[in-house]
Amino acid sequence: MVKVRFAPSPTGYLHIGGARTALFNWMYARSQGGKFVLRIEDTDLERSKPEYEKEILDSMTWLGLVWDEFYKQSDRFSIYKEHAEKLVADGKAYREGTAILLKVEKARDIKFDDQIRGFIVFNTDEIKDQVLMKSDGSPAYSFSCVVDDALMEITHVIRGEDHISNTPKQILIYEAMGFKVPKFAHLPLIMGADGARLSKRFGAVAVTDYRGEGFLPDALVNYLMLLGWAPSGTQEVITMKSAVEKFSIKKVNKTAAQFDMEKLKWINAQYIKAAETKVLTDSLLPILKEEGLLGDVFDRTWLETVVGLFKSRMSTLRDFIDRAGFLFVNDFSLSDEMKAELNKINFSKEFQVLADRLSGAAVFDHAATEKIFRDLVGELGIKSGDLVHPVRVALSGSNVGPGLFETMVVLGKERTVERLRRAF
RNA sequence: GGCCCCAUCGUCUAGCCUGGUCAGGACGGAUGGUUCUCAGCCAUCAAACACCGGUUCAAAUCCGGUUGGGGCUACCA
Repeated sequence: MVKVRFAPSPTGYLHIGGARTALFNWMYARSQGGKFVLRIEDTDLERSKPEYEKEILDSMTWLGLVWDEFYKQSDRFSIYKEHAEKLVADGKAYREGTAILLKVEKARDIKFDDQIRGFIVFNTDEIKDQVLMKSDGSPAYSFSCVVDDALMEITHVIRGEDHISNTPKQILIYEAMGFKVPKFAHLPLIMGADGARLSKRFGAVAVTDYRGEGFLPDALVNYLMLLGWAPSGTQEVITMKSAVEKFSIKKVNKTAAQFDMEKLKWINAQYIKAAETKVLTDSLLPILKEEGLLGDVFDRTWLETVVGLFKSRMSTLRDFIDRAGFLFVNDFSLSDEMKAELNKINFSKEFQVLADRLSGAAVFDHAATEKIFRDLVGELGIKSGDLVHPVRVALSGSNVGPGLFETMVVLGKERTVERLRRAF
């Protein structure tokens, strides 16, 4: 039975690269009917923090990467110690002070068949004796990793390319302990737009950053799986179920991929557009409340109409705040830029007439507002567009947005009339 | 420096294993259509096999080298 693991260190937030590694492990496990283990590698007592661990677990859950088994290395120190002692007793390792080091035999080729890259060979002349247990009694990374992978019966170690050179060292440990060596697969790294390594300088690297920006978990996962792998066919927006069916570790490519924010946004927009308005509204609620745009009491039907209006106009949830915000505030005012836009032609008089007529409307729906508007435009002998644009600016504070009459209806008669009267 | 990995449009990639299709798709870009603007939607276009050599009737595809990029080189994980 296939068993894989994702083994993050709680020394920072779960970042995009880690999430992609976790995702590929998860997809491989699911595609093979195997198990997915989450193991927290918190052997560095100095740098490991409980809040980071929580953050990682939350991010994994948010992404939908549920695990079948969970371990923490800090709970297992006695196991590592015991195995290290045994290696000393077997003459495979030796003490140096309070530390324990593995003896590495020279002039030997260590070869392994990487599931993604093919055979890779290292010579042990490049490898010095490996620290197994550090002087402070904690295990070194490679040692705890190997002991756990062996004891947890991990069959496939799928991890980042940055671990390739750790692999021969770890194979040496497997051999010394008489454990079966698992299969290895090294994923290409994810780079920033400048081709350099993804770092805090790049901008958002933590999964939580993307969550906060208003990316949908399914969209982020969909984008991440496209970095280094392509589903057969030309369909890139793909469900997790379908991706798992199509996934093959052998089809993962070897080249590092640059993270492309534009494409992520596009995919996110696809998911937003495809989402049911009801569901999308639910996702928007926390942000709206957090921004103070919505109280505990609100008109759900009205909100859903608004969401429907902006659905095709946003690529992140946060875009909704920027574009539709004018519908949620009453102390509305125009930016200097928009005031200037409005003053290009002075429609002060026309605005008042329009306001008066709209305020006298018996019903305030799309048809009614449009008729009033078009009648006025006809009387004035101008093109409708000439008046549409300034009115949109006056109502929304922006020269772009949904159709004018849709906007009027959701704004409501009162606020529409009021904003028209105060515009100049 | 040493060791290791990698190389197709600006970006993500298909094709490479099992040489022979105008090198396909997507993002982004450009143009046109729809519309009161924007978004969306529809249509069209531009855009790549890093370089050199070898094998072969034939190379993006196989082999070697060069160049370029990346990783590792910790009692950090």
